[in-house]
Amino acid sequence: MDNKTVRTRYAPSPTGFMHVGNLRTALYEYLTAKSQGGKFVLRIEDTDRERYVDGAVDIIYDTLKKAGLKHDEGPDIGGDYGPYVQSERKDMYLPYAEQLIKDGKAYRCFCTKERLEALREQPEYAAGGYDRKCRDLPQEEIDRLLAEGVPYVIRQKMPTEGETTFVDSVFGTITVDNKELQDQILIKADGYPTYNFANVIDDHTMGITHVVRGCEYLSSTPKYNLLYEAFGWEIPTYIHLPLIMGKDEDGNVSKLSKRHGSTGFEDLVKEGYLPAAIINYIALLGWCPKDNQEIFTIEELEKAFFIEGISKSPAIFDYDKLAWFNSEYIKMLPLEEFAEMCKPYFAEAGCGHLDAVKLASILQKRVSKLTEIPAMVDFFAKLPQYDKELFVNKKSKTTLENSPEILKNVTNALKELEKWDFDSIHDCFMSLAEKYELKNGTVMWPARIAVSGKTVTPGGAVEILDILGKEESIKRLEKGLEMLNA
RNA sequence: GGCCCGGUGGUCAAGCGGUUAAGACACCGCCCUUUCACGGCGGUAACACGAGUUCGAUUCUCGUCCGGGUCACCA
Repeated sequence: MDNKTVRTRYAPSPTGFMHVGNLRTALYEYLTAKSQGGKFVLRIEDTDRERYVDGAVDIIYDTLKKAGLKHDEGPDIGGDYGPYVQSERKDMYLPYAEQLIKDGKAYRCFCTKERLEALREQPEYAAGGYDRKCRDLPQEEIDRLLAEGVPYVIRQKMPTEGETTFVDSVFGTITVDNKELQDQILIKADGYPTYNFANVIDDHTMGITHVVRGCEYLSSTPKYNLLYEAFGWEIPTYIHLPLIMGKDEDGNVSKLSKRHGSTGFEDLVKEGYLPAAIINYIALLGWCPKDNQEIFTIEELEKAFFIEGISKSPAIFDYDKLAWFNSEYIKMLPLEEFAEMCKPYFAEAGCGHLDAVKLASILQKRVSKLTEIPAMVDFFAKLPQYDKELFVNKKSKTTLENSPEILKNVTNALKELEKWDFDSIHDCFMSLAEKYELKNGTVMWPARIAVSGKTVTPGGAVEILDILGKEESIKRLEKGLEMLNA
């Protein structure tokens, strides 16, 4: 039926911060387009010059790139519907608004901000709203005010009766009483369009077919539609997304914000989450595939995505689940790549001199966030102070009585080793266990404690000894022995 | 407050009139094991409430309650 190319757009404001909610919207916009062979457009909405942050646009490009959301058109790559930066389109909007005035669908409003604020005093307008004072100003009054140069805004004339109905792909049919609709401002006193107005004009002139956005826009959608209708334009397909919520310590739920933890894409990356894991997680936050698959590459998402799978209820952002995705992605990484990723964290822990690949290999199955790494490997850099009680372990059958003997034998045997690598060290321990008829754990435990000073370590005694090197290992083993004999 | 939307385990969620109400995270237990982790196996835990409609409601309708969103010369 409708075989027009699907076009979606991501229209962020360059505020320097990419909230995961926004990212998720971008993702779904991308997927809506790509799952139907469409185009994904990037448009920068920078009409609010007060909030403009230098370099923010680069953050947007960078985030999209890291997230794997490649746009087909945008300020940086061009396209047939440019310009893609709103400030460069600012002259486009006023003529449309004036057309509406001509058609009797909009009007100039000369009310001052002060008057509007005073209006709030009245209970009827306490929660906002405008009394439409200028809606039916006589023409001569308008001419006089214009001649005097009184600043004005342009407002849309909303119908005062009847109702407006629209269909949302996620929420279904929604009807709103027209009485609820305000005469919204289209053009501000400074000549710039409001967000809502610019949005409609841009979406239409850029050929956007599917508007994907957070459901905080659900209640303003009728206003958008009235605008489309006023111009006689085709209304796009709406896809409103459920909100992402956060939960605080008291169990209170609200829109995800800083007080719930990191909410910016960059913050999460800094915290040690992989971009692919973040994307995978948020893809599933509000959407469910037909077959319950959980791990998705972006290409797989493009194939699997379908609009009916989007859920209506808000979702709470769960850092635990994100961490699980992250650990899955870490485990899938080629070891060398993971080792490269670890290097800054190794350096932070003072382990820069050690074999990064070996270190990484013992961490890969144990790390869920990259930032956990320093605390996991710090003992390699410096043997921590520890209590000799650590040598006691019931399961390994080690006590303060048998540990000195075992440790002495282990140390002596290791000293004799000519080749210092995993296999040699491993065999050495094994033959010792056999010789003295002890469980493997009984010979391993004291050694691991002595070289690490910790009951819990990534990797076992053999791995740690191997990474530490012979000299340092023997030094630590002897120190442990000394402590036990003291 | 008006309007709009939502309500399946702690969390994400399948379900679309008849099911032992999936699965994943988290949690607990067992196995594996050189500590931890990984892996394997198992377990605890849910249809907000009340009326209808129906032979039968988690599924449909209404009400209540709870939660969220929105009412800017911000985007």
